[in-house]
Amino acid sequence: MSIAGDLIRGHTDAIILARLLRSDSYGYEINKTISSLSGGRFELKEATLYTSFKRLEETGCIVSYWGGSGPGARRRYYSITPTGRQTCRCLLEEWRETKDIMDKLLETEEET
Amino acid sequence: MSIAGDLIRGHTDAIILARLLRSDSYGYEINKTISSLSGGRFELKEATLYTSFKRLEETGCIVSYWGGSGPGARRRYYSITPTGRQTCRCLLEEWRETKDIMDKLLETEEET
DNA sequence: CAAAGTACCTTGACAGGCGAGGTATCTTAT
DNA sequence: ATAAGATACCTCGCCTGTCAAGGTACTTTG
Repeated sequence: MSIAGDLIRGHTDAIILARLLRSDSYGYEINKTISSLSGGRFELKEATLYTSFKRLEETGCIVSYWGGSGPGARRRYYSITPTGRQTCRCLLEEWRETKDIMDKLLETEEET
Repeated sequence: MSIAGDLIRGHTDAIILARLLRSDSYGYEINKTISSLSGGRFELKEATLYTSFKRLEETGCIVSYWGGSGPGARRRYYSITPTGRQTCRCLLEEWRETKDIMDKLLETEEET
């Protein structure tokens, strides 16, 4: 079973920043990575991905530059900025909070 | 810090069904319960709540009936149906999946 | 009687996700 | 040569869920 985008909605930016925190990368690759990390259960649609890039660039969380092409077409690489690191930290914390709250709200009673 | 609704987006129905799985309830009460269970960190807006009720009723997950008023205005109670129980089970499973995937995607590397 | 709490509901705007469509480059097989 | 397929980027417009704002109505309390 795969996961609908709406369940992830609002966390897209966090996912991308978390990826860029590890190393610079470009759209196509980030997409593949996400797909593979999730075991094929989740995949960011391209339109969503580029929307997010634009948003993150506008808010100064990432910067981009055209990089070596390798095999295939030219690539636009993205790099996380100090602002982006800060934002990422916040978003990760928010995710922890979200999890915590959701788990409490979804508790039915099968647990002790 | 409180959690924005957009981070929960897509899980609203699950939250409500999980509440109704415990016992019949009505809008106002469910809202209070959610707010208190989350320690005041999250609260469903009324408009969102009633939108969800409508959706769930249309899909046969819940049924409603006018119940005893108690103190205050008349109340519309909601009751979960067998379909709703089934749906709830699916949504809980989806939440577990979502958590699992998100945790993998957000991993930076500060862990061992 | 007025105010505050309980309780319900609708409308319209907004934002993010995404289907569909488009461009350009490079490799490989025919 | 050329066609196909992978790599790689981007935009437009629709859809759906959230929510601010506004409204109704009843009950209790000061």
